[in-house]
Amino acid sequence: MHEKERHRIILSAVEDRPVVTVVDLCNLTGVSEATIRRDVATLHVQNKLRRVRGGAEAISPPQFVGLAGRTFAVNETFRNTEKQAIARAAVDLCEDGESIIINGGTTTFQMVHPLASRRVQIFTNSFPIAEHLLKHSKNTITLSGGTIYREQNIILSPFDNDVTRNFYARRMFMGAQGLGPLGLMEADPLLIQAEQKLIGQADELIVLADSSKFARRSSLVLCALERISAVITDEGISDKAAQMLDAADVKLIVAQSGAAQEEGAAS
Amino acid sequence: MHEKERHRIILSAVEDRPVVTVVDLCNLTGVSEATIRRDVATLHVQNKLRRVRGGAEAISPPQFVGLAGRTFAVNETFRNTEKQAIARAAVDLCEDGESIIINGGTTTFQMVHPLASRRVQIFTNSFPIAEHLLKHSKNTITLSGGTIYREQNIILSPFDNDVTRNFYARRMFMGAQGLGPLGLMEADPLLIQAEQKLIGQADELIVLADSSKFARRSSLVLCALERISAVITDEGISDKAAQMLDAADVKLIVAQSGAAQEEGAAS
DNA sequence: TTGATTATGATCGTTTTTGATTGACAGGTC
DNA sequence: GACCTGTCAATCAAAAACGATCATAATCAA
Repeated sequence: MHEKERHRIILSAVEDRPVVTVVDLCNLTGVSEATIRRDVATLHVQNKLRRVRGGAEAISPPQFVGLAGRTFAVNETFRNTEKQAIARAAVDLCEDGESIIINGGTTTFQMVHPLASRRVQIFTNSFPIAEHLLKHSKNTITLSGGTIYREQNIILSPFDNDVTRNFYARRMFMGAQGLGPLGLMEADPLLIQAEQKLIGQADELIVLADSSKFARRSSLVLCALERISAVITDEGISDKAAQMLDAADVKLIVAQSGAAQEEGAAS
Repeated sequence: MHEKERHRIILSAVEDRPVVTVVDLCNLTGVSEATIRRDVATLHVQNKLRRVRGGAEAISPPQFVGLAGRTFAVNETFRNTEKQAIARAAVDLCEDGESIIINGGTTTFQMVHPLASRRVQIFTNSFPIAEHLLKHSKNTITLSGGTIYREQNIILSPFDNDVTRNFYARRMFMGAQGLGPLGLMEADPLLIQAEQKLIGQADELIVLADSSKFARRSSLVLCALERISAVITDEGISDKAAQMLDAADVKLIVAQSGAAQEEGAAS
């Protein structure tokens, strides 16, 4: 990882949230705390951000996020360390030039920071993801059309959207409410419909789910486990959950916070 | 591999990504690190790129796409007073609860400010307009799907977009490159196609054009004057231009900067 | 072909960057 | 008070990047 690349990620993260901790940035970049501190110090003297105890904050603090994602922002801080490591492992799967689909969500949103230094073709239904990538990266962004739902920060359309139908990608990344033997579970019926449409446009379905998601259940099943190509989770995953994925022939990727991530293939 | 060819590859790689490492370029060209370093040094003194430790970066890329795009932002400050008055007059035409279509552009972007205190249904193909309204208003926003073009800050899709086809509005607002006897003129062929599609979805077409636009001509005609329901402009409009609109049965609205706007009906 | 010139790749010592360790310091809990 | 925990600066060793040098390979003119 390059110095410039790290700086890009750091600035992107700082602007995303009022304050970012050193540990957060470690997970985001995969480098040591010492390096992050040096980077933050450098960016501080360059007036790109302000250095504070524990991390860094944006140079312009009165930047309030407005209505665009209150619930979103709250969720964003929950299990953030795991989500960041998971998101980075997800981005590591991609190569420059590829086409990917990113379904909106708080976990998948974390992918924007490692994506800041990439160059891929991205289709998303998430307004915040598009917004962030547009500002902080050179990726090509394609948006699904429809009405913006403020709470979920998702663009939904009741119509069969031709842009969606015409975008094809090797991989689709999505989060989940819960992950059980029945498959991937979601709470919102509206979302289900849109997500199922998207899933059809990609070969591989990669699910980003921190380990708490294996304990959670939800009311609606989005798709069966067998449809999932891989699950990226954190080290907290139980043996039982791992066996469940193994039985369904789902590849399991455990993202390790702090250090380089390792892969554990199932089956 | 010849030197020129390597240089071409290097420059293209640098354009693509914010930073490129020496190793990256080695893999890309198949030559040794020493050669790449020599090439980068050469291109550096030629001001084709900037040499940094570990690789190279584009010469101009510290310019991120700002809040709403660079070229966009530059344009935004040009004849700003007039544009604001025109935009306000445009918003004054709308009533709460209505559905409107706003075509992206620097003039129509000014509509976001008066729209902040409104409550209408808005369809737009402009990312900055959607972004701003989402954060600073409670309007319902519907976006057209497609790829985001950074320069124009517009979302375009080569496909017939069902969201677009299903949104119907009483009024559509759009800017223009020029306005002459032949009709509304635009420069970009790509835009023309998308805009023509949109025009079909609204009863009335309202054109926002400051008075300088009557003197400007462009290469492509988007639609005839007769299709336009009204033109909103500033006090600088010439009698000749007013007569032209009058002859085509186009209502003329002159927005007065500073004070409450006044209407002057033609014909 | 020969010789001169230039471009390229490899080697090596130097400099810079990075990651790990250590101890210092502040704030909190028991 | 003793005991954690988290943050940080300082230090040092390992790794990466660099510049210089030299030998080889390619190119070109005579």
